[in-house]
Amino acid sequence: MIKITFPDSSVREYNSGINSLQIAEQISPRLAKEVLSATVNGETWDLTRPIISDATLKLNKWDDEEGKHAFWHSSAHLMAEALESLYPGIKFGIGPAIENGFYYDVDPGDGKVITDADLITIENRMKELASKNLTYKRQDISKKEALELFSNKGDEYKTELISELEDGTITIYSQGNFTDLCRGPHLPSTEPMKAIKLLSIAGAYWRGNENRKMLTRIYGITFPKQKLLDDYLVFLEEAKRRDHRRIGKELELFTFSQKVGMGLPLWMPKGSDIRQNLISYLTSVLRKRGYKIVTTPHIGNVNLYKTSGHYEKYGADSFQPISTPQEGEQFMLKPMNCPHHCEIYNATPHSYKDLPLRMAEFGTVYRYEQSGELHGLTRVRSFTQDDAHHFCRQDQLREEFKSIIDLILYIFKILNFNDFTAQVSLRDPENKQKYIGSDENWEKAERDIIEAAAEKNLKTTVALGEAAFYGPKLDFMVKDAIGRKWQLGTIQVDYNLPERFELTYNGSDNQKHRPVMIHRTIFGSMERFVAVLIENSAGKFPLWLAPEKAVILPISEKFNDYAGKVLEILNNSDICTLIDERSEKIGKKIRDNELKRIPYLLIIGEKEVENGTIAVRKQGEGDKGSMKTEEFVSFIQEEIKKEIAF
RNA sequence: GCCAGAGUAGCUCAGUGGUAGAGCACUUCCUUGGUAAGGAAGGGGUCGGGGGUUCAAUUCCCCCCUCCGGCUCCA
Repeated sequence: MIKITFPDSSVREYNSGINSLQIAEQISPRLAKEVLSATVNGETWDLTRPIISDATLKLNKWDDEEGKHAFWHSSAHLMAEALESLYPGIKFGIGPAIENGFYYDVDPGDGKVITDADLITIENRMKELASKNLTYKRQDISKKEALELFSNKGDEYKTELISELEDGTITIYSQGNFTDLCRGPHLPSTEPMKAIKLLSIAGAYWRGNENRKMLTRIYGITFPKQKLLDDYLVFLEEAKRRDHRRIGKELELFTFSQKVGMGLPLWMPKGSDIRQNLISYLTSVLRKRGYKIVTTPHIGNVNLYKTSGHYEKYGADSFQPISTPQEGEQFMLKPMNCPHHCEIYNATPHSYKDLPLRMAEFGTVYRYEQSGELHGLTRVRSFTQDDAHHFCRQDQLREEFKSIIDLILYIFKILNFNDFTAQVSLRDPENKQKYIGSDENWEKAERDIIEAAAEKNLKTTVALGEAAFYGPKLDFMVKDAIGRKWQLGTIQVDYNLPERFELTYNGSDNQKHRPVMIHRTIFGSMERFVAVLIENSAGKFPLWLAPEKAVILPISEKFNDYAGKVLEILNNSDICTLIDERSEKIGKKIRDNELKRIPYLLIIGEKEVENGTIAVRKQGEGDKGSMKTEEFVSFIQEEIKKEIAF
C-alpha cells in the first residue's frame, strides 16, 4: 500500500501502481470526467502514469493551469497528427502549450506553403481525429532509439533536439498514427477536445535564431466545451474593439501618416490634451518629490554617444548621424536622454550634501525600430519618455531605489493599473560580453535591486538576459487588451555612465567620489502609456484625463442662447465643454455623444431655462437630475480633485 | 529585417476584365422634439504607388510602399 496526501492534507491509502485517474474515479465519477492532469510530488504527470510510492497528489482540472497546459499540449500533438496526414513529409520543430492555447512550428517542405486559407482544412481534420478518442501513450526510450526513430522519419529538427538530451531522460508520446518526442504530460485521450479553433499562422525562426531557417508557426486553441470557445472568440472580438489603434482613430486622439513616416505618431488635439494632462500632473508630483525639471535638445554630437558607449553598441542600427554642411561634424537624433543629463550634472560642482540629485525631463527620443516591430503607439520610432536620472551616493542607492518603487506604485494606483507584474531583469551569466562594466559593479547593482524590491514587498519575477547593456533593471509590465505584455515603468541601476562621463562629487573627506546613477521612467513613454491606458479604459478616460469633460445638448434650437451662456461659464472655469447645436432630436444627440465617451452630457430644454439649471447625464450611467451651472462646476472640480489625490 | 495576409469614400465594408456601391459620418432643406439612431435631397473615390499583359485593368502578373498577425530585436 502507498499513502497519497491530497492538497487539503488528508491522506488515503491505495495499492501501489494505481494511477491518478483511478484515484479520481474512486473519489467521484464526475471528478474522473473533469480531471486533466495530475501533480505528483510537485511534478505534472499523465493521469495514467502509475504511482508506486508515497506521494502528494493534486488533481488538475480545466481551471488549473496545469490542467489547461496538458489539454493544450495534447492539442498541439493532435494538430501535428492532422498536419502529417495532410502534408506527408512535413517536419516538426516544437509545439508547446502557451498562455492561451498552443502552437506548433513546422517545416512543410521545400516550396510548400501553409496559409490562412488552409487552417480550416487542418482544423476539420483535427476534429475528425479527436472524435476517434485516440489515446495518448507514453514511452521511455533510449537516446539511440530516439535518434533512429526520428532520423528514419527525416525529422532533422527533432534529432537536433534529441542530440542535446541526456540518455535515460527521453520520452515519446503517441496517439493514433503520430509519435512525438515529448516530456509530457498529456491527457489520457482526445475525448475531452470538444471545440477546436486554429487562429493564425506566422513565421518563426527555428530555435528563435534569426540566422536559422524560418518555420511556419500555427496557433490554435481548444476547449472542453463549445460554449467556452464561443466565449473566447467573443472576448477576442471585444478586445478588438478596445484596441488603442481603433479607439485612437474613432476618438481622434492620434494618427500616422505615410508622408511623415512609419512609426512617427501624430498627436491630434484630443490625444495631445490627454498627454498634456498626464505630463502636468506628473510634473506636479515630481516637484513635490524633489525632482528638478530640465530640457535638452533633440540631437547630440556623435562623440556624446561614443563617450556613453551607445554608439558602439547601437550606432549601426540607429538612425544614422546627420552631418553639418561646413565643419563636417556629425549629430545623432537623441536615442536617450541620459548622456545629456550627465552633461548637465557635470556643468556644476556637487557636494555629497547635495545628493541625491533627481533630474527629470519629458524627453523625446528617436530609435530606429525594425519596420516589422512597429505597433500602433506601443512601439514607435519617436516617443517621449517621462525620463529621470537620480545621481546619488552609494549609501543612498537602496533608499532612492525604494522611493522610485513607491512613486511608480503611487502613480499606477491613481490610474487604476492594478494588473501589472514586476520583473527583475538581470544579465545573462552565459553571455557576459554583451554587457559593459565590471563584474563587481554588476553584482552589486543586481543585489541592490533584488533587495530593494524585497524590502518593498514587491512580488517579482526574474528574467535572466533581459538587463540593459549597462546595468540590471526592475521593469513594470502591463497587459494590453488581448494579453500582450508591454513594459512601462523601469528602474535601472547604472555604475557605467558615471565612469564614462567622469561624474564626481566632493565627499565629506574633501575627495572626489563617483556617484551612482539610477535611470527611471514611470509611464515608460507617453505613447505606450496612453496606448495601454486606452486599452484598459476602452477609451472611457477618468474625468481628470478626459480631453472634453462635458457636452451641452439643447433640446431644440430655441435653447441655444441659454446653452451658449452655460458653455461660457464652464469653459471659463477650465471645464472643457462642447455644444451640440445640430437640429437633431435629443435621443440622437445623446446617442452620438455617449459614443464619444464624453463624461457628462448636459441637457437643456424649457424646464432648465425657466429654472436656470442644467440636467446632468453621466456617460454610461444615465440621468443624474438637475443642478445650477455653478453647482456643476464645483461638482466637477471636486470629482477631479478626488481622482488625483489620495 | 524575416514569414504569412491585407490595402476600394472620413469610418466599417460589398463588388467587377468595359473607369464603382451600401451603411454611418458630412452639407442643405423639412422637422423644434425631454434622456442611446426623425425624414428628404446632395457632395465626396486617380479602387495604396509604379510598371507590365490587354482594344480595355480597380479586377490578371511583377516591383515598391503601408497596415494587420507573429518571429527576431527593443538603449
